[in-house]
Amino acid sequence: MTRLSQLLLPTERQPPADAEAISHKLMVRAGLVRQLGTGLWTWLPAGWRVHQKVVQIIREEIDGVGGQEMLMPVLQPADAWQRTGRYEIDELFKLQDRKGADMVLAMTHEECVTTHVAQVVRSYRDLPFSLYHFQIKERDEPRPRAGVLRTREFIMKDAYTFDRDEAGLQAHYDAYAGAYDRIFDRTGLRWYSVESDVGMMGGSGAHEYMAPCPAGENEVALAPGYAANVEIASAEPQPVRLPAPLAAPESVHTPGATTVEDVARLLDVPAGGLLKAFPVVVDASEDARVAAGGLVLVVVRGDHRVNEIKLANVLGAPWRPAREDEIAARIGPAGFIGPVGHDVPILLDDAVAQDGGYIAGANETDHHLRGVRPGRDFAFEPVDVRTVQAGDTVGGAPITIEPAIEVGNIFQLGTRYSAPLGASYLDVNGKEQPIVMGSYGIGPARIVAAAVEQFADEQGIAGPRALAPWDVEIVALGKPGSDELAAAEGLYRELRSAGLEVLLDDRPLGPGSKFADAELLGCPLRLTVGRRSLQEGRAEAQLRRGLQDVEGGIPLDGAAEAVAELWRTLP
RNA sequence: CGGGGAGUGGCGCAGUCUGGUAGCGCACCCGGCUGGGGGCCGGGCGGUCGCAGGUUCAAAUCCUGUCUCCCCGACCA
Repeated sequence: MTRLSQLLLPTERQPPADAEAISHKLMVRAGLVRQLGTGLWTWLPAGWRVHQKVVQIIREEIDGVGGQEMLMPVLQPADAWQRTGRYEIDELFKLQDRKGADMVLAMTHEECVTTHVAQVVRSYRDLPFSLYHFQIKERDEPRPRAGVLRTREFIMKDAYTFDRDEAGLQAHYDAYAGAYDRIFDRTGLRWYSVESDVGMMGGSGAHEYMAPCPAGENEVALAPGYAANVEIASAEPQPVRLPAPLAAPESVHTPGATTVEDVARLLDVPAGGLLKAFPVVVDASEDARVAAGGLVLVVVRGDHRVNEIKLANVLGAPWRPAREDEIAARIGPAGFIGPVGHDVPILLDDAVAQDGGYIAGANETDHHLRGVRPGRDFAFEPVDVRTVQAGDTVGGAPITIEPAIEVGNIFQLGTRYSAPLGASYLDVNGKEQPIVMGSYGIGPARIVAAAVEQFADEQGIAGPRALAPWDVEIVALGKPGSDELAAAEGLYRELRSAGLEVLLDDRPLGPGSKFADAELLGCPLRLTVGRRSLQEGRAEAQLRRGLQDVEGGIPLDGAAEAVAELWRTLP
């Protein structure tokens, strides 16, 4: 249905009162989506067209690297989830069928696809291959937000690769990375890929594809040739002017000064001249540094923050902040603790200079030590556990940090799922081997929202042509039955038969309303058929991006060729 | 889960403090005018005031409970 008079396109003059994000406001105002409940969204006809455009781009490129499209169910038996340990995840929707059997609503499809592959694959001759589908994911998110950006139910393209070994996985991973590059280029989005945390899923490598925009939930550290999620980013710290260490640490009276800011002000030193002590309790770990588990003192520069994900990766085990009584028993009074004079293992962040004289807690109420030198005054293991800051450098260039939406990820799973679910094969020697897997996700809805965020202007959506609901919107001016309307109808038919996707605004409204709606919806090319140019046998043309008028418009005679020509120049 | 805010026609809001039988703009319907940037005139339709209970002669308004939604944080395999 591409006559506006008959299309369900409920545009709104005002955004929903509770909307904050640009994409939330505009996608609702433009009539693309409607909310049903928290994190639950309906795609209206125009919005669904956009979503499907993204889906088709993805499909073509994944097919291009040998992915085989299929479809797996959302409602699944709980069994496989119990075996992989993911049944315990809070975000997983759990339910029972009428017989009382435990079921789940899938949040991804590793369990399902691996179960099938385990049944089907016998020999190394059956490998490698890759499978994918577009399917709804259900996640009981603690906090859905920003319209379609973070929802409880959404469609994901999730692909899975199955290989004999790490080398095969790497080849698949590289092929998918190439497909992803082409996908995101084709969408017209501004994007980049970053190294990302492999998280509790383990595995050997992961990248996230990020679309920078103000509503993004992730922070990305960027420098020339460098892009990483702040969760795992590393960089050279900004230098701090430090006094030389004293011959021996010297106690100073610092009454009531329990924070870095207090101490820095009191002693008139920069915050970076302090050592910040962060005591944590670690589960038993394979890491030799904390083999026994228990209390560990993490020490970073006073102006830095401990990065909890980097710390977890260093520790190789779950951890929690230590309680005050645990701290008091082994180190000293909370607020005045430091690395000197106790036997708690110390992890010292690399940003701490080892030749400086630092201020550190004295492990005594109302006292700090001055002139502390790492290595001499306390033993430590060097680690990289701080969160990078804007202005730190990578290869000499300062980094910037910007918010971004994660629109896709690729992940080397290894045997995380094949092992517990028994997906194995017999190798050339007749020996049983676990299948090596990768997983690859893309959220089409996030791509749509990111495009709206990145390219919106005062009038509405101005996204890339690849993501427009229609290629061209024709605004027909004039009364019902007028020459203008008849000419617009003719233009509409001609462009359609030339293979263009065309929306015709044939509603009996004033021009202002039609122009406003057209700009809100954001078709990349708008043709206006009105009295002004009709007498010259032309239609006016305006490019949505930048609201640029096309000089002279286009001729009605030969319109299809003219539009096709124009189309090639659009962003 | 912690903190903050909000539920009154399709959308945006006022009314709540100080109880007295629901109002404004837009949208919508009818008629007319208008026809290049959300136009004008006239006439209309539409609301269990989130829900439940309580106080009262009387509740959108006061009290209790509950549900829903939004924002910040925690979380995010």
